[in-house]
Amino acid sequence: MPRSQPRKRATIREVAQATGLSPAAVSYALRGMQVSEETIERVRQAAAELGYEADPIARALASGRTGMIGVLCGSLEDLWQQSLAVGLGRALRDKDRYALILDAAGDPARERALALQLRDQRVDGLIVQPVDPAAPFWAQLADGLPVVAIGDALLDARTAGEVVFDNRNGVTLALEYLRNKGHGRIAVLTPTRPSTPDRPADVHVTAEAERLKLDIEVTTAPHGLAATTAAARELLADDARPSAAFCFSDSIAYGVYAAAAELGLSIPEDISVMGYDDHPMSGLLTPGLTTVNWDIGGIVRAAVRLVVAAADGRNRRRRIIQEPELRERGSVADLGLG
Amino acid sequence: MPRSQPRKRATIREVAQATGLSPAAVSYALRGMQVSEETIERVRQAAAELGYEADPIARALASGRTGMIGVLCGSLEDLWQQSLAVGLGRALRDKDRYALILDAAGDPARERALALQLRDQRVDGLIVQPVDPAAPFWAQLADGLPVVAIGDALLDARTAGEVVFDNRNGVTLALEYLRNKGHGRIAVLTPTRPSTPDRPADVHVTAEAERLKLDIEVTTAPHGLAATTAAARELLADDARPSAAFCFSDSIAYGVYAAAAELGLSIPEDISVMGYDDHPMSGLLTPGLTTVNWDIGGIVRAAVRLVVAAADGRNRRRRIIQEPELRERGSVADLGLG
DNA sequence: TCGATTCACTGATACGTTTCAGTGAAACGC
DNA sequence: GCGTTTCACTGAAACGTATCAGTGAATCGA
Repeated sequence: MPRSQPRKRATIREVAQATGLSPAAVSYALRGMQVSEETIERVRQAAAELGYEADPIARALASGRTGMIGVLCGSLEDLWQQSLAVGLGRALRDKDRYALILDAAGDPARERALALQLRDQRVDGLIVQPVDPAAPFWAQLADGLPVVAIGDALLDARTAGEVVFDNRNGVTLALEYLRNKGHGRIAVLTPTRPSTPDRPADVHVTAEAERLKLDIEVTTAPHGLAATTAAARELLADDARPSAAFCFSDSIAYGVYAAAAELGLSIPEDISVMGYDDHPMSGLLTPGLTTVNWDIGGIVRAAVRLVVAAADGRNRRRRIIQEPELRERGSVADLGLG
Repeated sequence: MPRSQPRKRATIREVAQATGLSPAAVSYALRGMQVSEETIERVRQAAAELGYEADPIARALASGRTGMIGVLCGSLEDLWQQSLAVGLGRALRDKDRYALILDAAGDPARERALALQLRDQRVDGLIVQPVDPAAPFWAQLADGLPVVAIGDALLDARTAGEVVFDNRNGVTLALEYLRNKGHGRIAVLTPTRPSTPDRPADVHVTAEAERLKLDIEVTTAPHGLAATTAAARELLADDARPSAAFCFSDSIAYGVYAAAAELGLSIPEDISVMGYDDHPMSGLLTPGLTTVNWDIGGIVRAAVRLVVAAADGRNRRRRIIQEPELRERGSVADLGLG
């Protein structure tokens, strides 16, 4: 069935013809450069009449700028990261950019492949929440493309800006809270990660645990609620389980809630749970999930501001540190003075 | 700071030069058309050596195809729709397409503007979960661009395919269940909608309520958890409140849970709640949310298959009907025979 | 009054591919 | 052995814009 032909769009040449100007003049006029007010108005008029709209593809080819910003998420299985991606998409749209949102799914190899594809796709900038901030390709990528990192700073890469979480402080907040509630042996559930031994956040956990003389036991949890639940089930089924679980994202904590429900364990009586992120759903659970809150709105605004500035050639190259806040709800039992 | 120059990419001309062929031959060879196996191999080799990668912008300008599919969501405040968007993004990536995900935020005017922008952006196809399926511009848009609708069919538009929810059945499932549990007066919470009086799903609610002799009371809930909670608070604060609330999405039901918690009401003793969608979190609440489940994986697969086929010129123009399933959990009280 | 500057605009080229209309040679049918 | 196909490839023309290097006229300063 021959689709009724795509209805030829008007080109800049037709507008030029209609106004008696050269295509170059029209191009300038529509962008408000180098032409008289009167001409601008005349061109606008003609463009509107012809229904002319500059072709973004041709514009991109000629100018080298696509108006698209790549957003490479660590793992979109994670609900908090979903919120972040949605927020970034909206904020970028408000700045007349399109967000190309991709999901590394926690896999460093995939992250690398997608980042390079995004560059080949000619995005004007890249916002990334790195799975593997130590990967060497970041340096090469960031030199030639404005890259803004969220979460962890990119090691050795000259980024266009960074919105870094003070994970040291976040971890301290969480672990001190647990210790003050009398928890001495703690299970730490962290998302599956590349085997970079020095991943910043993980380092802080070990360091803080040592400082606070806590006995921690790190378990790696695959992505997705089902997988997380399975990992948590294994942990909780053990009668000699720790008294508390510190989950490195609220989504992981949800898996613990699910596993606890399955096993007939109650929170916080049988197991205390602490999250990290503060997703809107965390307040709705019973009991509410005590967690470490990051200001998602502030993160979005900062990242977008940085990447847009860099894409426009106004480079600021700033590092913005995000400070966490403890959200106390009811998922951690008070064991009395430990 | 002059960013080290963007490191000129190799062009097709350089590959042509290296192989002693014409650019045209290289173009054909890289797409495996009209050239000998031997030449293809030779070109591949040279391209790899030069690190050549076809420029998507130039390709799009010449061929008229961008490889991008627009995804226009009704409201990304809704968690289920977030899952849907994430799923669509992943499935499209698996088919070597980029998803341009946009959020109409429940606003028909915004929906219209974004849909047109997506067309101007030259996407190869559009997947839309329409806010206003009756809007007249769909017809004009769908004629010239493959459009696949999810949820409600686009009225009067020649779409490239449709994945339609059997809302009639879904509503029947929910309302019959409530009636069988003895609920006669029911609050219906539906997302803010354009004032199309004949929105399909809403029509079914009225019709089914009539058939089942239920007394319903429709409230419109703005988007977002906070707004939904506020709307629910108002509803629940009334001592003469209905015995059950039927929410037209799980996200709205979450607002009812939040409001109930605030007011010290317990579910389902003080108020029964029924959802619609089945988001993963619904099973984690206390009590679990009884809801109507739609197979999100099937929806994603169907929509992507349809839009990709249409974008490739293989038009099937199919309408796929999704059937719902009741997920009984604990949020509806059994009032005994009504 | 004259050279310099600014202003408003033009012509041509570049961007990097795809694709159409060939083209010469080889293969084929009879 | 001759006309016809097929094959593998070429040359050139799009695709629709941005931008560089002018150009003639008007304005300016002294």
